[in-house]
Amino acid sequence: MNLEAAKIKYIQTWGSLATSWGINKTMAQVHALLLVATKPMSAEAIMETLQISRGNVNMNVRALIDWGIVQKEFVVGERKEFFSANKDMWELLKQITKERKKREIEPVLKVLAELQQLEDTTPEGLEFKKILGDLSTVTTQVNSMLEKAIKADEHWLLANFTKMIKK
Amino acid sequence: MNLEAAKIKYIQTWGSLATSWGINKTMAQVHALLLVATKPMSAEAIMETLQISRGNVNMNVRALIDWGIVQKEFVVGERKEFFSANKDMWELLKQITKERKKREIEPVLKVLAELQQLEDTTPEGLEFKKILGDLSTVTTQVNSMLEKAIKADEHWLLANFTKMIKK
DNA sequence: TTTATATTTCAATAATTACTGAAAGTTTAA
DNA sequence: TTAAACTTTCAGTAATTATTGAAATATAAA
Repeated sequence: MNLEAAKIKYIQTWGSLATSWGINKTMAQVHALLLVATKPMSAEAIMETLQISRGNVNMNVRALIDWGIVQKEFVVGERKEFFSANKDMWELLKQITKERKKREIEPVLKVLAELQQLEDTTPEGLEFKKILGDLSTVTTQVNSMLEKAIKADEHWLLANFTKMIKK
Repeated sequence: MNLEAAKIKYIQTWGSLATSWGINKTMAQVHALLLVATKPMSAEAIMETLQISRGNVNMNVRALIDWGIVQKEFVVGERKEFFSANKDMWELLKQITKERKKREIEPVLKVLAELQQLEDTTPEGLEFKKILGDLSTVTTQVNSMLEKAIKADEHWLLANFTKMIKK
């Protein structure tokens, strides 16, 4: 396999992983492309490389910027915008974790807490609240752990992993 | 809000969370329903409660069984099958983690390792391999951590979280 | 057996989600 | 200003994914 073929396979693989985690394929592919690009790319270049439309590139690049994992770059002597991805994978993991936590986990915790307010003392009502409580507990724990990971420094994961292994 | 309304809202919430994590809505709703059911439910009952077709119930219940988070139950004097969900949330988290790790993370690691084999010593080739290596490292660390979580006992998450806080 | 009950499968269809491309909007240089 | 270069938006359409419902298959009681 040559370099070009390898890059294509890598972009495809990343795209399909994303799909199974609820991220759209193109968004993941654009990100994958920027990750291995040796220099910032224009919308034009992304369009050509991935064979997708201008609108699609624009929307997905904006989404990636919203997620905080792609930046605009200004290139001297060029009017158009260029984009690049941060190559620090640990930062990437943290950023994705942070966004998904905020967008998805926290709203669910809010609903669970709200439902817990239910005043119903029948056995069935109590059992339901018990389940809600258990769901909240596990979700909160996961949430707290992610929170910690987001705030941690580069070596946190490795360090803690070592600790856990020793245990 | 009464108990019924609360249950409905909880089932909806769970379904929409699932959607954003790449799990189909009905599958999550069926699971949510079985979690709060006070006794095992038949396909018939699930159909009526969630207002979905027989085929849909069958396919999603089978998927839940495949995931190891729902079981068949035999009810004396009844010919039809009944289904129930394990109410231990920690077990649920572990089971989901285990399945997704196996189905999604491990195949990606395999492709990354395969692509690393690329023989290309141009600067661009080396940079590409560097990125693949970084992706593998982070993915492997996450994978190992999940592995540990899967094998751990009920208090692992909390215990480790405490350790981390102390740090 | 035969019949009734229950489960599974899957082609057709519906619902959802993603993408295109052209028009409208912006920005910069002349 | 005006015009060219570039970006954004979004209605229409395409692609994907989920669901239905009825026929086929399986299972158990009569």
